[in-house]
Amino acid sequence: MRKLKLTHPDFQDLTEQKAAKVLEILEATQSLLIEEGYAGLSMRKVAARCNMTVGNLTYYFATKQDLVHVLLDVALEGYTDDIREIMADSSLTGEQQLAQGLEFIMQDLLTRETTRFFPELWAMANHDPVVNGEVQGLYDREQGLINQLIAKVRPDLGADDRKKLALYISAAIEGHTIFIGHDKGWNSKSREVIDLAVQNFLDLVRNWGKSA
Amino acid sequence: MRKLKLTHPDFQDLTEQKAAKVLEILEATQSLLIEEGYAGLSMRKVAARCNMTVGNLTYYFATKQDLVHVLLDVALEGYTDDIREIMADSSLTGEQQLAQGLEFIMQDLLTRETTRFFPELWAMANHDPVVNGEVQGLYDREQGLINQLIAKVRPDLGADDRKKLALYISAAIEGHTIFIGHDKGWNSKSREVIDLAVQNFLDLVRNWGKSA
DNA sequence: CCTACCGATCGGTAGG
DNA sequence: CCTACCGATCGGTAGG
Repeated sequence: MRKLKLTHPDFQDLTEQKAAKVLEILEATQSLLIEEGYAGLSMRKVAARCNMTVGNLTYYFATKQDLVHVLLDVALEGYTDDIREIMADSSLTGEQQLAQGLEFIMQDLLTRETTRFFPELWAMANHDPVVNGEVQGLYDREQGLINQLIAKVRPDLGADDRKKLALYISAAIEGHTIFIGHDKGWNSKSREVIDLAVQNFLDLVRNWGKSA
Repeated sequence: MRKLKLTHPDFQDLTEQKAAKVLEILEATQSLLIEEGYAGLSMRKVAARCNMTVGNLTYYFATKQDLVHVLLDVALEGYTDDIREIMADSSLTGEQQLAQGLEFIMQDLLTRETTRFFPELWAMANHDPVVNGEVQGLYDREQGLINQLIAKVRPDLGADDRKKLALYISAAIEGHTIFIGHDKGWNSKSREVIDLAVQNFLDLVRNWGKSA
């Protein structure tokens, strides 16, 4: 996961001071979410981490929900930007771009931040429609990128086939978070499993719809 | 997910009345976890659902942590029992057993209960070592079953290869929870995606380590 | 941006 | 001494 950046138009009107404070609050919120989970997240803990009073924090973010929604908006937008950069290396073939992009996503889920942040999002999405929409938006963008690269490797495939393949690959990758992620039991095998997974994804894309 | 059953030896000494009460408490806890998530789970809500006082609830389970740990112990043990039954149909070939077992696990994650319960577990596992151990135990058992069926289809493979394949398949399956699960955006495509996934798993197991 | 609060609810325990 | 509970309340914290 990259550092948070306030690129969204909503934040362009803020004074520099206020934008810095907003960023500090969002970073504190994200690290609390990573360390203690949503169940352990409170306005008071965020305020304390920023050396603020609760009253002051609510001046920036009226409710706990607002704070979380804005954090996800900022964090998840940046997340696909990273993938987009990796996948856009024009010195590589389409197949290499696909392999490198999928490898990047899998490497990222080994980090402590991602291993802890994303399961929290998945759980929150089941109980908060706004979070659900933000998470779904993230994966729509991720699958859109994978879809484009599949089209380069397999220009013969229709849109439906590409969408299905991108969905499968995206789901298969994300599932590894809970197995080979940071502090997980199978983390020591991450190198081998990532190789197996990426190889499998490439074979699948290359051979989909062709008779063996 | 199956209904909860108190088969564990710890519960064999209880009177019938007390065992029924324990089961009622565990069921209430599970449905609250599914409906509101761990952040919305409280001893008071569990007690209210069982028409009990909080004082009485703590007679059965001293702390909220105890309650959650016992619930997971009971629920997750039953979960692999179901998979074991499906995979043990002796009228089928090894390949058919594998296909049917994987299909069963994927169909199960379309249900509201599983779609909501498991992401909650994954998030809790990141913040509670006991939960982490229980979740890891579940997937060890699941991958053990998949491993056995891989061995039937590919008796030539070594233990390491089988383990790696079982881990990949298990991770790829679980990842679909957040995409094609109940109330998720891609749920309408679940039939096609499950077919693609199971087909991919079978191809992978059949062809692993063989030159194309 | 702070002080001083609110209604309610939290997990857990008291004596009987 | 054990079981299965009760009404009431503990010290603190929740979002606002």
